[in-house]
Amino acid sequence: MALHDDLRTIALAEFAASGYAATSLQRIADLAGTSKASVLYHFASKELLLADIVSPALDDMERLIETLEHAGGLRRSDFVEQFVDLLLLHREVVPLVINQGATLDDVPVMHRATEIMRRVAELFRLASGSTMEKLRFGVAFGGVAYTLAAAERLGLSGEIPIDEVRSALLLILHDLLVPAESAAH
Amino acid sequence: MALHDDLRTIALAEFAASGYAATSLQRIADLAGTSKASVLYHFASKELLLADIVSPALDDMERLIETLEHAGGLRRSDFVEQFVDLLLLHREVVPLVINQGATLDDVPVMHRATEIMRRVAELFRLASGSTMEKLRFGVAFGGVAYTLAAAERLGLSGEIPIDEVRSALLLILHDLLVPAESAAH
DNA sequence: CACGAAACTGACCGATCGGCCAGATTCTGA
DNA sequence: TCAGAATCTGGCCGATCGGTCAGTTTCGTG
Repeated sequence: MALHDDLRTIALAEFAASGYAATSLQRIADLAGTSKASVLYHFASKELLLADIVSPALDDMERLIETLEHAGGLRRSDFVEQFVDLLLLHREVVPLVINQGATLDDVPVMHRATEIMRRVAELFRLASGSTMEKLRFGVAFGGVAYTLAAAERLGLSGEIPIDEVRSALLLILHDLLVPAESAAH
Repeated sequence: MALHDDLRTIALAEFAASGYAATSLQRIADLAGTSKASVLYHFASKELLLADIVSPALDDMERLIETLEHAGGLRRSDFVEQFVDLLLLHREVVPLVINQGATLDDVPVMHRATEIMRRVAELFRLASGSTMEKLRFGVAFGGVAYTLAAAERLGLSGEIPIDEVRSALLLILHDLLVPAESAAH
C-alpha cells in the first residue's frame, strides 16, 4: 500500500510540474524506484492514475456546490471562504486542473472538472451578469489558481505561511466577488 | 507565403486549444491541407514553429518593460494600461504562455517568456512587497491571463466587445494593483 | 522556352509512448 | 509448511511522434 500512495504523490507532483502528457509512466516508475509495469499494476492505466489523483478534490468541490445549491439563497461570502479552504486543501491539484483542463478535456475526469467549474460559475449567476461581473469572476478564480500554481516558479513565493496566504486570498476574493452582490458598483 | 501564415495561425489555435505536446505536426498539416513534410519545410522544427508564433508577443512585452525600466520612477497606472493593451493585442498567445509555460520551460522561447514574466514581477518590486501585495499581483495577472484563456471554455464569454473587456480589465487591475502604490491598505 | 530556385511530397528512420503478458518473487494465513 | 493471493518484473507489441531525405512539381524570370 505504501508504494501505491507513493506513486500517487509522485505522479501528482510530476503532472503538475511537467504536464500530464510530458510525464511518462517510465519516469514515474523511476522516481518511485520501481518498474513501469508495476505502476500499471497499481493503476490500470495512465488515465485512471490521473483520475485517482484528481477525483477526491472534485468530490469535495461537488459536495460544496450541492450543499449551496440546495440551501436556497446563496451568500457569496460564505461560499468564498469554504471555496478558498478547499483550494488550499487541494492546492497541488488545482493547477493541474486549471492549467491542463482545456488540453485534457477528452480525459473523463478532466471533463468532469470542467463541468464543476462551470457549475461554480452558474452559482454566481454569471451567465446573466454584466461583462464586469463575468470578468471579475474570471480574474478572481483564475488568479487564485494561477497564484497557487506559478507564484513559486516566478520566485514570488518564499516560504509564506499558509494562514497568511489564506487570509490574503480571502480579502482579495472578497473584494472581487462579494461587493457585486449587494452594492451596485 | 500564404501557407506560411496559415500554418502559423492554425498552429497557434491548436497549441492554445489542445496544448503544444498534444498537437502533432501531422494534425497541423491536415488542418492546413498540406503534408507534414511541408510544415517542416516552412519551419525547421516544431520548437521553431512555436518560437515563431510566440516571439513577436515577447518582443513587444520586452520593449514595454525596457521602456519603463529606463524611465526612472514607475507609475503603475501607466504600466497597467499599456500592459493590458499588449495582452489584448496578443490575446491568443497569452494563454499559451501562461498555461503551458511551466510545462515547456525546456523550450528556449518559453523559458524566455518565463524570464519576461519575472521581470514584470520585479518591476512591481514584489520581491520586497508584503504577502498581500505578492498575492494581489499573482491574482491580477494570472487572473487576466486565465480569463482570456478559459472564459470561453466555461461558457462565460458570449461575444463581448473587446472595448468592453478592455475597460473592465483596466478597472479590475487598477483596483488590484494601483492602490497598493500610494495608499497603505 | 529554359532553367534555377522555391515549394512540396511520400517513404522512411530511430525513439518513445501506453499497455499487455507470462512468469518470477514475495507475502499471508490456515 | 505450503498453497494461493498479491506484488513485481523484463520483454514485447502496435502506434505515434518529430525529423530526414531523395526526388518531383510549381513558379519566377531572363
